[in-house]
Amino acid sequence: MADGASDHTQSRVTIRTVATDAGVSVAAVSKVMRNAYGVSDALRQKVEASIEKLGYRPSVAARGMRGRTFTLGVLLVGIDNPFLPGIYQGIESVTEAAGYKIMVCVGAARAQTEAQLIEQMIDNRMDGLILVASQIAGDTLEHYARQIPIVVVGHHETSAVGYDTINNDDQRGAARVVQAFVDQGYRDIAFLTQFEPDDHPADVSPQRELGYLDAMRAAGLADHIRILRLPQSNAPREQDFHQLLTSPDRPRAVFCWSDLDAIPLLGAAFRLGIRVPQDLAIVGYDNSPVAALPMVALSSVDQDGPHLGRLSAEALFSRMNGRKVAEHIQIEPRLIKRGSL
Amino acid sequence: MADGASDHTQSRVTIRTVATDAGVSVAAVSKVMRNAYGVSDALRQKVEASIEKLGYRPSVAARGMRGRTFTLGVLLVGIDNPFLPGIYQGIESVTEAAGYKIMVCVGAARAQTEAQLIEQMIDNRMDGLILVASQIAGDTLEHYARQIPIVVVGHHETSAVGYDTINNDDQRGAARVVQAFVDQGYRDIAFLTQFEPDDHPADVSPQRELGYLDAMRAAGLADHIRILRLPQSNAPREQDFHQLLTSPDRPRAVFCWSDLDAIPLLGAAFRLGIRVPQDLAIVGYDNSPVAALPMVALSSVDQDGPHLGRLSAEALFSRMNGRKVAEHIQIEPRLIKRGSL
DNA sequence: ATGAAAGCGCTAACAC
DNA sequence: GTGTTAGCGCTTTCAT
Repeated sequence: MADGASDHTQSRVTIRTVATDAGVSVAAVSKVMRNAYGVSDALRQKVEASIEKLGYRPSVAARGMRGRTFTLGVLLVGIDNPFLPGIYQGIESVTEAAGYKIMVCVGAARAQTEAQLIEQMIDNRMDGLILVASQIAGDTLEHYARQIPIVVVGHHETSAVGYDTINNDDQRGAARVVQAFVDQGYRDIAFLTQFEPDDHPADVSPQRELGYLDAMRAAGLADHIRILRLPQSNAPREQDFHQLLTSPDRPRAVFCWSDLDAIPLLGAAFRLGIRVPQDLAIVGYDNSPVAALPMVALSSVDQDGPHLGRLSAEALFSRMNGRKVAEHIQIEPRLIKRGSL
Repeated sequence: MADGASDHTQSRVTIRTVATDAGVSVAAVSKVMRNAYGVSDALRQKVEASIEKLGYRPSVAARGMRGRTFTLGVLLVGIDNPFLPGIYQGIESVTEAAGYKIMVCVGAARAQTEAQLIEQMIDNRMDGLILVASQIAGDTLEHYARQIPIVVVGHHETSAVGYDTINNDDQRGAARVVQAFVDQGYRDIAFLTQFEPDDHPADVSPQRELGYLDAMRAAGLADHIRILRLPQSNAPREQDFHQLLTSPDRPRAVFCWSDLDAIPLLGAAFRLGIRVPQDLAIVGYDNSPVAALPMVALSSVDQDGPHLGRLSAEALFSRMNGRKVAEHIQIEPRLIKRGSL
């Protein structure tokens, strides 16, 4: 497949073309472009005029072979996760101001695929990487972090030494939810997830689970602890929810690890005529736009994605600037109360 | 900002390392990697063993300087558009099978930003580009198409000669909606959009507008034609919707150019206690996952994103293989009826 | 069938 | 302050 036989032979304007046109050396052009030290105004003007005239753009690929590409790589877990747009926007706001470009790779929440994508970004000579909600194990990340500056968002590897982590405090967020339930008089509060804490202890869901467990115990509700663990899947799980909601020991309140499951659960309840919150209270996590729709009105924990994004981009820059000691930042989540609780 | 002072000096395994290890020439390794003609089995085995042993990965950047990068660029309008995940998945399913990688750039639905991103992908030496719902004008695209193979999805430049376009038949989709309304006895059917057909005639919304107009006329409802044109914006427009819904001449039925506006409109109606469809019927476009939620139940036109994605990737490959004549494919949209109509 | 060598477009030492 | 030049890691003739 794909022999590349096409003739996209429009001869490219290179640094040499510019140098010739401006009547200067290649090095001079390079220096002007990088704002390097030691260029006279006269020379700079000539070069800039030629660049403008010829519509010259440096080849990122060629740049990557010697110096920097001024391009950052962002790895996203998937493309349809409500958690991502805010983060991306936050990242972009600071990278754009710094004159850096972003290239995105879309993972599939599978560690091996994600590792390949990281390698791909390294092979593309990105200057640094931001991994959002990656599932890759900590030691694998340490390995890559020796090759390229890395910041991780949405993954709690707090003992990481080679890269930074930026998170909302998922345990605290979970505790807030439990507290809110308790304040309303609920006792029969279940936690719904699709992750095994033993498999990926650093993932957000196990962290929220931990926060849930602690908060339940602290509230004297240890006897009411109940984890609903669904099989991990991206497919719609109407079956699972239907079964859960029609079971005789249906919980009175459910805290879902993410809106990703909370919203379909709410849908299933709606379909079954189960009133929310009179018959069943539900709280999610991520405060996705759908949660705010009046006919959904799902209470949910807000992570402030744009803030996380900005922090991670800033951390990456400071790391690229030479910081060696790892930073592990947590910000405060906020529970947004709506009709479902 | 960012001096790159860090010492990510882990000396990379290059093609030379492999050649030395395997006791062969650099050229030999290169040939093995590209499955080029003229390598003995013995040599191939030695090289492959060394590659495996050393964990060698070719540098995409370096490759890009002479040959191909085996990387395709995908430009997405935004990151929170329900239209995109399906398309992306479709693209990926065929590119992955062909051994190509994908890098994504996220635009902001502004022509200039998008042009910059296209240039960035060219500068990164992608082998080909798929532009999804880009707003760039046709002649600008022709310009870029001379530099790199391009396929456009979600933009109707049917007279384009240098690149391909893949779309669902937006006019037909709109006609289907009008027909469905008429079949139910509606006559007072408005079209809601936020685009000026004169500005971007090739965009999907003006196409849907056209389909709406034709279908209304064909149904003898020319007198009932009514275009609700909102100011273009990504911000939530509760104000606009509130005003529209409380106005004395509120339409009886609204066909929204996209679920992006249909869903918030539905939300505003819900908040105002306007019953759907008894007081107001609504149909959207794109059949986003939210539309399928039982408490939303928005009727919407489905484009079959995965199919569009597959077609566009296939078109790109065939173009990369040397096809010169442009292809303009349209597939049939399908109206999914739910409670809102 | 295999290897030597000439670039690809740039950056960064170093010389002038 | 400006130019020369040696690579960066590959691909690709062209000898052998």
